[in-house]
Amino acid sequence: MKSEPSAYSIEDLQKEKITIWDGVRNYQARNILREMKKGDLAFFYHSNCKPPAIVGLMEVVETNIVDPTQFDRTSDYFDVKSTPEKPRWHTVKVKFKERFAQPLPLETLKQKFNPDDFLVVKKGNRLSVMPVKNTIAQEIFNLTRTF
DNA sequence: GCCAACGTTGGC
DNA sequence: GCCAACGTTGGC
Repeated sequence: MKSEPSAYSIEDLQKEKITIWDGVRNYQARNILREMKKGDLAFFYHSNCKPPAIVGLMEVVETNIVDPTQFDRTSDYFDVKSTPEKPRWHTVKVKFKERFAQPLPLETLKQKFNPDDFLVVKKGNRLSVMPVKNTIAQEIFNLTRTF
């Protein structure tokens, strides 16, 4: 799950402990959020920064949450076409698990993984939420340990 | 349903 | 700041 650290960082989550992952306004990403199960683990990825990197780990603690920002006129994520009866945007609540002592930069991920196996390293992929294969996740854990 | 124009993301 | 690669919008 990506976030620009200037907007919301792993440090913010570490302080806050739990947050609603709001503001996702892309249908494909939303669909992935909708499929998430309680107890699922998720990597926190810092995007649009130097260097872009996987910086930590989170756990999904609540699913199928109606993103409240879609009804908030003062929010950047306000959606005029969304109604409480028919909300367009759902998301999850995540809990801080771990902040990696050594973040895994995108450059390293590109060296280690094939774009066909891991969407993060695929050129042009702008999805802010994407699935990670179990085998890839395991290798990422190994990398954070050996770094 | 097509597609041009426009907006956004995000690495570099 | 640039720009490739998307996604979305809206006229037709």
